[in-house]
Amino acid sequence: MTEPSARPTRAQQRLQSEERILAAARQIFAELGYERTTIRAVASAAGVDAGLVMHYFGSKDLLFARAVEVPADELPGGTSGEVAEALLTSLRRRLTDEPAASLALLRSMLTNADAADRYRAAGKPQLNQLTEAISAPDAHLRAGLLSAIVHGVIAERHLLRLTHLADASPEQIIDLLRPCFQTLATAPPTSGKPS
Amino acid sequence: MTEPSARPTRAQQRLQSEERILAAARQIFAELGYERTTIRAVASAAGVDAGLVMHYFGSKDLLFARAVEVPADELPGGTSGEVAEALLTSLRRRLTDEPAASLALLRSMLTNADAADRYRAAGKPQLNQLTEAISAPDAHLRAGLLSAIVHGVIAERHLLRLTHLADASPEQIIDLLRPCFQTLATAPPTSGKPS
DNA sequence: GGGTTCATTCTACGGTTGTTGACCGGCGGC
DNA sequence: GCCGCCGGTCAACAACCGTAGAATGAACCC
Repeated sequence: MTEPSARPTRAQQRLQSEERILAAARQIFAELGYERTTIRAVASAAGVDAGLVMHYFGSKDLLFARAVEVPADELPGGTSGEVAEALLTSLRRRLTDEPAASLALLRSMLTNADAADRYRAAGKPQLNQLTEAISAPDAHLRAGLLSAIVHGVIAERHLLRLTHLADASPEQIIDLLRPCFQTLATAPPTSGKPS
Repeated sequence: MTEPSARPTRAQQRLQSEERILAAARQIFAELGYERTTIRAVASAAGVDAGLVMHYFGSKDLLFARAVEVPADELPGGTSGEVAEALLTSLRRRLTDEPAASLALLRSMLTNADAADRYRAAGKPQLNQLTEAISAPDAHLRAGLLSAIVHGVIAERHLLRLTHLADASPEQIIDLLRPCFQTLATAPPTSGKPS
């Protein structure tokens, strides 16, 4: 018997090439965005020919779709306060190492309609969970604001690299944001009682 | 004497054409971003030939630079609370009618390095004023967070058009954000006393 | 072991884009 | 009234990009 890693079978090699292409695509899409990324550049970074990328993924759009596939980031349900804390935990993880797939989606969402749709779709479950947990007439707006804050902070840290945000520790950031999130997630005290 | 508007002089006509081109450029840059905007499309929208755009502005980059020129948005100084309120006022204005020049800059900042630089430069004075007003060791970070929130909300409302944010009234948004801004602008109570 | 499948490459085409230079015609000064 | 400047157009070039299709050679199945 031969070691499975000694000489990869054809199917293995195909998967391996696909994965190398996808990794290169994720990185370049995340760095340059959809429009400035060329199939040739992705192929070159993956060490293959541009034709192969087309052969495996069909088109640039389909390659992008595969590259930015990201698991829906579900929040554990609970009270509004607990959900706010869960959102902070999610934010802390994303502040340290946001995966390239998410960055690629973020980078392209303003200039590519398809990316914008995927971004909206990816954020939708979290948005719904937030809206549901915040029992208030303006829960929709509060959830939208929380989402906007999260993505604004991530974008300015990882994409724009504003020094004010890029140099700070995740703990420092979420500690400053915690009261904001709690306030936004908590219904006004006039009609609802906390906890 | 002839009415000055009856037949415009040559200099007037040039300025008029330049302004029409700039207006078209601002709108298209704001809608599509830098890369998807073509000089031909701008020229067509302005009712002129593409060559004229080059003739007047030199290159696409220079046209973009002229199109996104936006006056630095200065905040009136004061205590941290007053500055936070001024930032809210600025936000309210930008929520109703953000000028196309600013939207063009926002739209392109993630995919165009030059736009990113201009964005950073445009936000710098406001960022400095915020940092100065917030007397705390982490003033830099707090100012950065405030800026990130403002731009995140504007981007998701005007560029991404997330329904949660696009449908809300500016008053509702800034009322929800006010406690967040006050909290972020106010130094921790352990060492500083408010007002 | 022979025929086939398939991973991979090469070449090329059509379209778009930024940019250029020649050209035209009317306004402005003399 | 004439000449030159200048607003404006037209046609074209060179580069690049996404994409298609033929070609090749090695791996796989029977």
